[in-house]
Order: sequence, then C-alpha cells, then structure tokens
Amino acid sequence: MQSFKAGELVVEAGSPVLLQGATSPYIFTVLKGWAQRNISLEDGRRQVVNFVFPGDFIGLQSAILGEMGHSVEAVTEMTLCVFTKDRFWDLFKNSPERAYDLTWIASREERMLGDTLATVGRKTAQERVAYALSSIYRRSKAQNLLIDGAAPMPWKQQDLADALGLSLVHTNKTLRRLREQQLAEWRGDELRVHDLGKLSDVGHYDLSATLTRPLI
Amino acid sequence: MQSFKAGELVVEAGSPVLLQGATSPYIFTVLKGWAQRNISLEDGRRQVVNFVFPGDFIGLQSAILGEMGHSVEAVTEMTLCVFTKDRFWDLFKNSPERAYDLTWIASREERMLGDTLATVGRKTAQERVAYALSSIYRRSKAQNLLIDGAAPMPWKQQDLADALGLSLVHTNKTLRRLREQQLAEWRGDELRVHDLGKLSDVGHYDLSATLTRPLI
DNA sequence: CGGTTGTTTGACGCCCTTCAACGAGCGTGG
DNA sequence: CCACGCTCGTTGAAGGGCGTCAAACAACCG
Repeated sequence: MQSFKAGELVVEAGSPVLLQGATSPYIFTVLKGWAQRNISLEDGRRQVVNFVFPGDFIGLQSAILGEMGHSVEAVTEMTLCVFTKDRFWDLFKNSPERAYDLTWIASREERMLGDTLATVGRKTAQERVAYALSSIYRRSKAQNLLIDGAAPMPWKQQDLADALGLSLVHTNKTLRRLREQQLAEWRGDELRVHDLGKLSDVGHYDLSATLTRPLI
Repeated sequence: MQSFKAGELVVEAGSPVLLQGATSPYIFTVLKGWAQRNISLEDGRRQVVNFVFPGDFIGLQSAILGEMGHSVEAVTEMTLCVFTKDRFWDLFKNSPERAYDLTWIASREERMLGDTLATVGRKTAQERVAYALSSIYRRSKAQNLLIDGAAPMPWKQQDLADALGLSLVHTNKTLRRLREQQLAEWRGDELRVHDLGKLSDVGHYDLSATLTRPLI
C-alpha cells in the first residue's frame, strides 16, 4: 500500500474532509482522530450515517462511484494518509489482494449500514442508544483505543441524536436513563461501560457483526 | 462472466434465497422476478433493507464477508443465475475489470443504504413513502420494466412499512393521502406515477443517486 | 361457501418532538 | 479579574405524529 501513498494530511476539528456530491482526487485512511459521515437534506435536517475511527477508509464512494453520497466531517483534529485516485485502477490490475481488501471494506460498510438501518427503523430510543454506545465501545476496543477502560467519545449528543434519528432532548434523557441503570456512562469525552454484554443485549446488538478480515 | 456461471435456479414466491447469519456456497444474479433483503431481530421485528430488482446481485456479503447480514426473500417467482463462491478469488486475480465491477456494486449498495437511512431517520411518513415509491419507480424504469407506464409492484404494504420504519396502518393511510394528492397510485401489483418530479420532490429524493457504471 | 390473506378505516393512547429556560464550562476582551 | 458571549448539556411542560387495537371489507381459493 505504501507505493500508493501520496502524503499525509492534518485537518482541524470541525472541518470537512469530503463533501457530499463532490468528487475528490484523493482518498484517505485515518491515522489519528475521529470523524463522522453525514447526509444533509436541503432543509438542514441531518443524518449521521456512521462514525469514523482510526484505521477507517474514507472516500471509497468518490473513487468508485465518482461522487460522494455523504460528507465526512472531522470531529477532532485528524491525521490522514492520502492516496490519489488516479492510480486506483492500477491497484485492481496489479494488486488483486488489495483490490479484494477494498471490496471487503465496502461490504463491511454495507453490513454496518444495514444494521444501523434496522436500529433506526425498528428499535426504541433506549435500544437505539444502547446499540450505538455498544457499537462505539466495541469498535474502540477492537482498535486498541481504550484508555483506562474507557472509550474516547469526541462526539456531541447532537451527533448521536442525528445518528439515531432522535431529537437531541430525547437522546439526552435516554442517556440519563442508561446512566441510572448503570449500563453506560458518557461523561465529557469518555465512555465507560460496566457490563458490555448487558448493554449489547439492551441494544439488540448482533454479535456476528464483529468482523475480521478473512484469509483468502 | 459466463465462465463463472454454474447454472440457473428457480425459486418460488415467498421462499428464502439466502438466510441471515448463514454462509452460502452460491451467489446469484436476478434474471427474473423480485425480492427483498431484510434483517430480523430475535423478537420478530423486521427491517426491509432494500428491494431487489431484476439485474441485481445477491450474496456479495456472504461471498466476501463469509456470512450474510440479512436474509433475501423472493417476493415473486424468481429465476436466478447461479455462481459458485469458490471461484470468486480467481475473478480478482484474473479479471480485474469484473473485480472492479463488484466493488462498484458494493459501493452503490452502500450509497443506496445511506440514502435510505437518511430517509428512515430524518423524514416524515409522507416523505418516506414518497421517497420509496419514487425510488422504486425510477429503478423499474431504469431496468425497462415499465408496463404501459406503470411499474410492477409485487410487494405488500407490510413490506413497504417494514422498509420505512413505519406501522402497516400508518403506511396505508399515508398511501391514501398520496393517492388523493394524485402523486402516486398503487393498485394491486402496479404503481402509477403521474408526476415523477413532484413525487421525488416530496420525498426529497436526491437525483444524483441515479448512478451509471463509469468507464474505467 | 367458509377460510385465508391482504387492504382499509376509526378510535385511542403514548413515545417522542418541540418549545423554552437554565446551568456549566471556557475563551475573550475591557 | 470579572463580565460577556458562546457552545453544549440538562430538565420540565405541552403537543402531535405515529403506533396499537379492533373490526370490517375485498379478493382469491379449495
């Protein structure tokens, strides 16, 4: 992958990395920092489609489809590994393993989106928040990001609300309930989970969603 | 693609093609008929993740990730083109163009799912139904499936409800409103749309979502 | 002609949204 | 050093969009 690397990029918190509807000559891998993918309607309503962690890939849609269906916004300062899109096709021709990896990434993203859709479409507020926190905690853990047992939680409550199709107020009240039930505690920018199994149960988190790249 | 073909399969209406959580040695392309992808929660709640049209690909998740995140259920009798999974890797090694196509398909699926998520998460019932009908009509048109200007509509109202995160009753009442406003008319198994632009507007359908495979 | 499946409609209630206000933390400037 | 403005979190009150319950209707079929 090194030969495709075009450089590194640092973006500050709050700034957009890729814009919905735009085409970018670059694609990225997150080396440090957190972001979110979101879709905006013309009238300002916003859906957070996914949270972005270190190690995640950004811009596949732009590279493959030619246009982004969502924006990517940095939530903290980020360090990105930059690749140029124009050498993308070479990758398929000369490096089938990497090409397979890309398809794997796209498929996993599709899988995550499906699970999120089921969550937003069919679960109660309490189940949705439990699902999201459980998912964030698991992903942080999988990337070795836990600090003293807590997951970094740089997002705002508004972001979580927009990810779950809930209002800010109700998200806040639901977080309180989960706190009172000792299921999850989100204070400042860290998330503590005492009983991950219980939290996942409440959120109907599907354990088979934890995917590891299979050997070919 | 012909050399990968292992045969044809006919499944009857209502039967499952692929099961959530299962691994299948086969992947399919739809030659005839319609289906739906859906995710089930243990307690019976159901989310229809997408509607499946002739020409669509089925089973990519199983082939790439090793396990399906959703089930695929035939809605009408279907004729499927069958491929075996075990020759999948050869495709990446020997046919980079086809490999690229697969990634393109996975990316487009991700794009559609994102738009659906924004719909279910952030739109009103009227907007959701208008979006779904608009999308179904457009996809039917793109595949040359219109019969006398109407799109085949083999699904049930319960399916649409489960796709949009709404109850059956409310979906029915919303369909009535759209009918009264002369925006869309779903009678029996055909869907008529008088003013596609207007319907799309009501549903906040993003026109850039109509994707055509780019030349490499 | 009963049985089954899917559509339609009305009544009622609740989960969640909206509105509104206050508090906490923090950087900035007088 | 305090006042201020801003952002974000928190909480209460009130209202509405949508879910649930229930029943009738329509179409198809053995």
